Parts: sequence; structure tokens; C-alpha cells
Amino acid sequence: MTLRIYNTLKRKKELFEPVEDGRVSMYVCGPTVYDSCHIGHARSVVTFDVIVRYLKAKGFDVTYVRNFTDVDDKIINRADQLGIDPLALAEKYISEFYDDMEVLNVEKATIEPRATEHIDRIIKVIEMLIEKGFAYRIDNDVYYSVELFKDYGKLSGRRLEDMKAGARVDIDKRKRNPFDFALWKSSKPGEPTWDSPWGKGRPGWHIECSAMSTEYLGETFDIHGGGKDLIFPHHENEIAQSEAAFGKTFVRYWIHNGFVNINQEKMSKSLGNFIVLKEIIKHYHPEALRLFLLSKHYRSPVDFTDKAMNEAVAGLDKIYGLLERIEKQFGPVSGKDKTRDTTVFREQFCLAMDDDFNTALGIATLFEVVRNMNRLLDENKNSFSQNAENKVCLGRADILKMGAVLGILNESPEDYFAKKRSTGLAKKSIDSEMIDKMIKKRIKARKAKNWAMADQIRKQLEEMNITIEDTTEGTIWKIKN
RNA sequence: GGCGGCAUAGCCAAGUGGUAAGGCAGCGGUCUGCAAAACCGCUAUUCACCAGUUCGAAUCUGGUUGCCGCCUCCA
Repeated sequence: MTLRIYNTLKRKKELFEPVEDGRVSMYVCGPTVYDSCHIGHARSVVTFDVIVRYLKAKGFDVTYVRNFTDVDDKIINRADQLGIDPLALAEKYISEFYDDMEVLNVEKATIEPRATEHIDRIIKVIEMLIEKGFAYRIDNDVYYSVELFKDYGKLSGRRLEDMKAGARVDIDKRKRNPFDFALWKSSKPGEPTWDSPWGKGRPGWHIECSAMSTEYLGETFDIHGGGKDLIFPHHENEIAQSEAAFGKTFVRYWIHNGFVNINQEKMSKSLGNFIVLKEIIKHYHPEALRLFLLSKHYRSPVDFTDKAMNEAVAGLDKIYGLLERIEKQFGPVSGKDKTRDTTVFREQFCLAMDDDFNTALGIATLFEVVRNMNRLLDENKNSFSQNAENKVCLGRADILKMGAVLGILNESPEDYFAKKRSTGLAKKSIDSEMIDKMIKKRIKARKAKNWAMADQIRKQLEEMNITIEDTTEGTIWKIKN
């Protein structure tokens, strides 16, 4: 099975061939830690989480590096406003980031380096750039000279001449070219600072990624990812720095995820429509968010709306509903199930994922299996042949394998529905004991064939957003939404 | 001004040369005391529009229209 990846650098899908057989080295730009994670971060993080999970599922030995930018203008400004230490601010948001990732069921990266812990390496790379003539010093700052890097613009597909025309960049007369960017910035009093050959200062934004990625992954590595917005200037500058410093191809495959819109509007601070991850999680199950994000291709824009999220919830309910049905019939997943040869996973899901991580198509496969298993359960209501049981358990194994790559279906069906019930009740401040009482009363009424009373109780529950299901094993209730 | 993307059913969304996946919603049916859940069936002769290439196009080419993103910190 061959994996094809859309490479931003080539603007087309390419066969994926890692530098080293069986191993993948991958770097993704992590957050600048000056504020809480929003849904845009969530999309990026989930996209690359799934990519890593899939690469591992394919048997690759993956080294995944995701950094923290923990010193930067934005951090310093925010800390200034709050009157606290910039590094303490960074620390706070790093810890918040970890909390968010845990909730989102995002696996930890192999290495999670911070800029402030790699100042020596950063200085070393800057020195190399100065030595090779790509960087120049102005007072106590160091700049990169974009005109000297002949391939400048190859990732973003723009030329320096074109950009000059409509450029809205600040004119710093000291710079040789307006697009020259800072490698090292001298620090003002009170800012975080490190000693360097150019005096006290701190690294520019782009250099840390060149320094840290190559330190852990080598001077040429396989995959570099991030949001589309990073293509220019950040990733363009990373290429310029790294290829100038090391004289080698920096990255073989560039992967960029699309944006999240909110109700068809670009999410931005000026519009005030930022949605913080914590807020979403209050209303929706994290797995519903993942399912929503992954139901569209990672490169396309995706529109976050309550309607779309409710559809994702409905889909997730459907899958967990089936898992619950299977568990009631055949018990929880056994060790034997885990070693089953899951052909649908292997032949359909992986085929979809091999085509530039087409999760939307993969999810379609998942739902097909769900429907097929529900049908089998319906058809064999009374007596299950060994063959039918095998098929259903195989189907479940397929579903769970797909879920594992997508990072969903991580809970037991009981827990999933129990959690859903309790948060649903809490939202409306309803007491579950009262519901149990009403249901008991209704069961009695039904036994007495007092349908009028039974239906009235059901109607009352309906008004409380609770749905009754009279199954062969008894009456159960669910929160509608 | 420069660069790039997108347009598929009521909605969301896959599909990049071989005759339209999947989800949500809706309608009809099976099941049920009635429901719910689940399943079955129906819902795009057609993929923004026009022209072209081809035995064959949603898919390729040219043009038109509309929407969006980037070029400034941004996932």
C-alpha cells in the first residue's frame, strides 16, 4: 500500500518515500503560548495527530516533534498588559495546552521542545548564517537577507519582486530588503534575555523552528506541517534559514491544514468570533469535535456551526449505539477481537487514508460498517449462529481500529452514554432519580396495559428532552441532545 | 496590484477520464400497544454557466459568473 501526500512545495500529491525506510521524521509548528487554544489550534493539532496515528498504524517508526514558542513579541506584550513575567505566562499556557490536548485525546509528540531551552543551538545556527553571508548585523540585531537566498519564495509561490508592489510591510530603513526578517532581536529592559555574540537579546520567531527541527530530526527530514497561514512567511523563512545554513534540502513533504470559519466568517480577533476550545467542550463531546473536524478533508476550509456539531453528535451517538448493542449481545471486546484480521480497515479505510489522509472517505467506510452490523443484529434477533457472531465481532474490531486512527471511540459505550446523560441532566438541572421514578411508574402502567398513562409519562419526559426506548432488555432513556 | 483555492441533493460532504460514497434532515415501510432506536426503500439522468478535447467528462482544456483565502501577528 502506497501513501500519497499533497506536498505544498510541489502543489501536487506525491508518493511518500521517507528518507529512511520504515521511519518517519516529522515536525509540526506548535502554539505560541500567550492565550488559550481555540478551535483553529484544535484543527491543526487533530489533523497532525491523525496523520501520526495513521503513519504508526501503517508500521512506520515515527519521530514526531512539536514545539512550543515560549518567547515572542505576543507573549511579551500580553505579559506586559497583565503585569506578569512573560516566561510565567508561557508556562501557564503550556500547562493549559496539555490539559486541552488530553481532553481532545491528542497523543503526545515524541519530543516537545521549547524555544527558550534551545538558545545555544539557535545562536549556533545564526552564527552559521552570518559566516556564510546570509545574515547581517545591524546594531545588536541580526537579520536574514532574503535576496541572497535564490530559492526564496519557492514554498509560497511568490517572488520578491511581485510582493514589493503591494507590500504592506513596515519600512525599516536599516534593512536591506523590506522582507528581511530578524534572526536575533536585542532586548529592551524587562524583556526575557539571553547572552549572545550580538549582546543581550532573544531569538526571532522563525529561527527556533530551524534550530530545533534539525537538532532532533537531522538537516533533511520527511514531513513538516502547520496551518496554511504559516506558509508565508514562517515556513518560507524556515526553508531560507535551514537550506542556507546546512546547504541541504530542508524538508521533503510540506503539509498544511485549512482554516476553521465560524458561521461562514473568518475567525479573527477583530471580529470577536474566536471560539476557545474549553468553551466548545462544555457543550459537545470532544470526540464529536474530532468527528466534525475530520469529516472534511484537512486542506479544505471547514465551517464551525452548532448545526454541524449536532450532526457530528448524532453520528457519534449512532456509532456508540451500535457498540453498546454489540456489547450487550456478546460482551466487551476481548483479546481475541484485537488480533482479528480486520479486512475492511485494511482494504477500505487504509485505501482512503493512503490518498492524502482522506478522513472524510474513511469515515464513510466506518458508517457503512456500522449499518451492516446493525443489520446483522436485526436479522439475527433471536438466534445467533457462530458465523453471525464472528461477523459482528469482526465488524466491531474494524470499527474500533478505524476509531483508533481517528482518535475517537476511546470510551466504553456505557461511559459514553452515562457521561452524556449526566451532562445533559446537569445542563437542565434535572434529577436522575426523578426520571427513574417516572420510568418505574410507566413500566407499571404498561404492565397494566394502561397505555394512556404510559404515554403521558413519556410525553412528560419528552418535554424534559429525554427519549424513551422500550427494548427487549427493558426500558432505557437517553438525552436527546 | 500579485499569488492561490473553491462551486456536487434541503444541508454537510467524498469522488480528478468509465457512468454520482457517506452523514444529517425529510417522506414511505418493517418492528412496536403506540413510540423510540435499528433496518429497508425513496429523495442529484446530474455535478455554477458556456464552448472544446474524447468512444466516454463532475473529473481534462479555454472562457464566463459567483464565493473565499494569502500577500501584516495568526492554526
